[in-house]
Amino acid sequence: MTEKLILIDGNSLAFRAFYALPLLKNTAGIHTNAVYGFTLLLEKIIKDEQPTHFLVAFDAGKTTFRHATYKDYKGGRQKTPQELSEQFPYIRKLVEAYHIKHYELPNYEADDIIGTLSKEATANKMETIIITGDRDLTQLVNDHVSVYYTKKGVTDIDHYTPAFIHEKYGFGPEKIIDLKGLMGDTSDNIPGVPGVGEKTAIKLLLEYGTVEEVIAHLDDIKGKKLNENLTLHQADALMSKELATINTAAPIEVSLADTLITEDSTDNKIELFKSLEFKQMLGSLDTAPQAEEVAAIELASLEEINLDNRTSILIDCFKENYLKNEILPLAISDGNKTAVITADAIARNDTLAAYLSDDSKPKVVYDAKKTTVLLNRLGVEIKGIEFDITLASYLLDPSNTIIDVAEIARLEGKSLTSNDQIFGKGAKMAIPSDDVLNDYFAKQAVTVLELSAILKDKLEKNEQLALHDELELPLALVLAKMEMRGITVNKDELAAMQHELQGRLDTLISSIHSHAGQEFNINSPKQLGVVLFEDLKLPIIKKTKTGYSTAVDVLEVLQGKHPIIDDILIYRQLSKLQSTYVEGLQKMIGSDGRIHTRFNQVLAQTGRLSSVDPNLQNIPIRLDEGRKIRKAFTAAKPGWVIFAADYSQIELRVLAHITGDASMSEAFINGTDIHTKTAMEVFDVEKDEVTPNMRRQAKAVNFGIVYGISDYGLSQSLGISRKAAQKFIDDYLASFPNVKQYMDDIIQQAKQDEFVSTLMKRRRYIPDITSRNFNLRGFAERTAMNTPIQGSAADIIKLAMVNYDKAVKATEFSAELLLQVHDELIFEVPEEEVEAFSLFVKDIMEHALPLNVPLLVESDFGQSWYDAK
DNA sequence: AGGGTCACGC
DNA sequence: GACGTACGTGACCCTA
Repeated sequence: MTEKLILIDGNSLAFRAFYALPLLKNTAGIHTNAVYGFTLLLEKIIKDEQPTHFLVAFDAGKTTFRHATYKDYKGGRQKTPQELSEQFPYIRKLVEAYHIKHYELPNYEADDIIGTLSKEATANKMETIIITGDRDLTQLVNDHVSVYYTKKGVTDIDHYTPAFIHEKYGFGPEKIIDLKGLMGDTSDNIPGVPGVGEKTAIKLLLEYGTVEEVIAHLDDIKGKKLNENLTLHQADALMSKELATINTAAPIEVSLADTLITEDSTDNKIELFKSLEFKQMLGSLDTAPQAEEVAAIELASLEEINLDNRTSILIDCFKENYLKNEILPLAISDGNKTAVITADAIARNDTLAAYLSDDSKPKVVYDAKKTTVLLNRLGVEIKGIEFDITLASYLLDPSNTIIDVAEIARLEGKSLTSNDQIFGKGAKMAIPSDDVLNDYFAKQAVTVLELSAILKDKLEKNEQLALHDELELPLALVLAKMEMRGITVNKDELAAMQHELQGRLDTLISSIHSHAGQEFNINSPKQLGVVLFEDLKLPIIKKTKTGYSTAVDVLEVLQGKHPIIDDILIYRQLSKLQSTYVEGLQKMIGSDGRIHTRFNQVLAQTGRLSSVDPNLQNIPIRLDEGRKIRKAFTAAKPGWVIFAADYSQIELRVLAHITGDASMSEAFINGTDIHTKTAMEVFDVEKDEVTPNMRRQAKAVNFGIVYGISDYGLSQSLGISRKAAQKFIDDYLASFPNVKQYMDDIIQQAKQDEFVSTLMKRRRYIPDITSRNFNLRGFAERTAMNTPIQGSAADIIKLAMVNYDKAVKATEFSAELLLQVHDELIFEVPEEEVEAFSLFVKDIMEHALPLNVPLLVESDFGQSWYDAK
């Protein structure tokens, strides 16, 4: 193998990383951003360069031999901030964890260590790369040595080679010190010659070669002021050159041989990353099978499992959709022995089936909803699930992207083979041999049991155990039933719509093509852009990264300028309906005539649910054209109806509750229309003076408050300037002083805790709240303000679902809960029950979580979802 | 396969 | 001044 040496200027890169990244902090209160940036850099270098030798050099102390030459060397420098200096010990630990040598030498700078070693490497013709955020080091460049200079942050890097330097300056690396001598360096307080900057210095050096030669030719130098400055400051120039010159013969006690990388174990890294809480890094560590990977598990027989112990139950299916895909074996572990049984044999094994259905036997699982559905498909109703590590991991930090047991294991610093490693990815996915599969499932079961104890502990510390036990886990079982139940969708209805829509689309396509004078793909924004803005020469309103924007707001501006625009707008609307809903939904109707969506309970950062395969939370409603899709969603049986109950203004009611704002609360108590009330306050008018336009604007502001949009977002939705939007927000906050107070307080709290919480103690971490990047911080602040509102609303409807499920069992209602759409629940109900059921559901939803303002639930029913409006 | 763009819901 | 600005899912295009 060819040898390659990496030399890192530790101090300068620590500074770079510190100023490039937001001020991260771990729970112990130690700042970690510079360490994190340093880690990213090390990872990148090791991956990209694959060095054989490596050394990180640090500055030793305040004074160096250069101070003897010039006492003000590096004078006037700002003190290193405490937030950075406390990180240096960890950076050293980090370097050690990578088994990389680090070195510092009293009286010398990191530069000199690097210079001395690079000289030795060059003598040995060893390829060397110096990484630094300081341009001084570029003087060391030669045919064997290149310098990677971080321009910005730690990843934007210039590669200084002899050719690069020639290109940039017109001379070689050996003249960098002359350049510094003439122009000086403010950051190191090197004086140079006044009035000489980079441009002048380069010109002089190209003409005369060196500082000494410039001085020797003072008489030839034109320009009165320049000549005067050079004459007056020749000594400074010579001294500056000396200061800038790196010592390549420092008395270092390391040799090239010491920098050889000999070991590559991840143990120390795991420990350090855990303490620093670098979850991402921990995750990426274990991609390759580790030495500590447990050997194949010895499988026990089912009879050997102690069913009096708490057990972990691990069952899965091939690919994502557990509602229909092939079911794989089940593994069960009691913490001592682990057994695996095929899916077919589960229901036939009476002991196991009885155990699984026994509510008094505690079980822990990886995904309660999936587990419940899969076992249900096998004819077993599982009871007694008391802990779900997927839910736990999500509740501890909703930004955890939980894809398999291995992912949760990684987050906790444990190692396990991943699903991808066992099954493969994409088209190559396949079920492995029984041996491999059984071993993998057994290992997962063991890991689930281990993790459950750890995660439960953490939830307890966060006071989130009730959130898991009483909200999310029971909800998972409610959702499992909803998913299995599905909702009836009338295929003929959709087929009829498809036919009608296709006729209209065909007409529109011909019309658009004839307006354009050519045939093209209207669905391609790229082709459409060319037609509109090049061929038809319409004015360009907005551009995207890749070309012209053809989004709706752009097309609306162009309306009236060309008849093609109206056609395109209608085409867009109809083709969306056609492809996503009319055609898309038909494909999803099962043999039972129903669509079975899956709710993702551990994805949305705010605590909301999401819906996939298909998404039934975004069925059109705003425009009647689209709303008609809902006609296809019907009750299953004759005499049954679709019943929909939705919370009115739940987020704003939560806001009134959290802030305790009197005038807002009053509006809800008195049943005043909240948008009218907002308009009254913001525009300072009486109720009967509120115009429809004022109400519309007030509604947009309320929308903005609920969704945490920016002044920019509000300006877009109202079609006004950003300044005017900001004024609206200011007026709003002046009108509702408690809301203003809340917004200020929650940002402070987020800064202190780095997370915000909902009424049910759901958390969301907001590390960017301390970012020095204006945009990131602004975004983080809006997240901090919005999440408790939206997340508490999510808590409330989830609680209502759990309470409903519990309460309905004790009634005679045969109604079934089908869907949840954030603030709305959809049921199918026998028509004769509707009246009583409506009161029942309204009561449960309105009292799910008592607030200081009333919650209001409105409902309706009809033959289809369309009619339940 | 993965990104970008667009559009639907709350 | 900062250059991208609620959260999701999915269809389609286009490039790889």
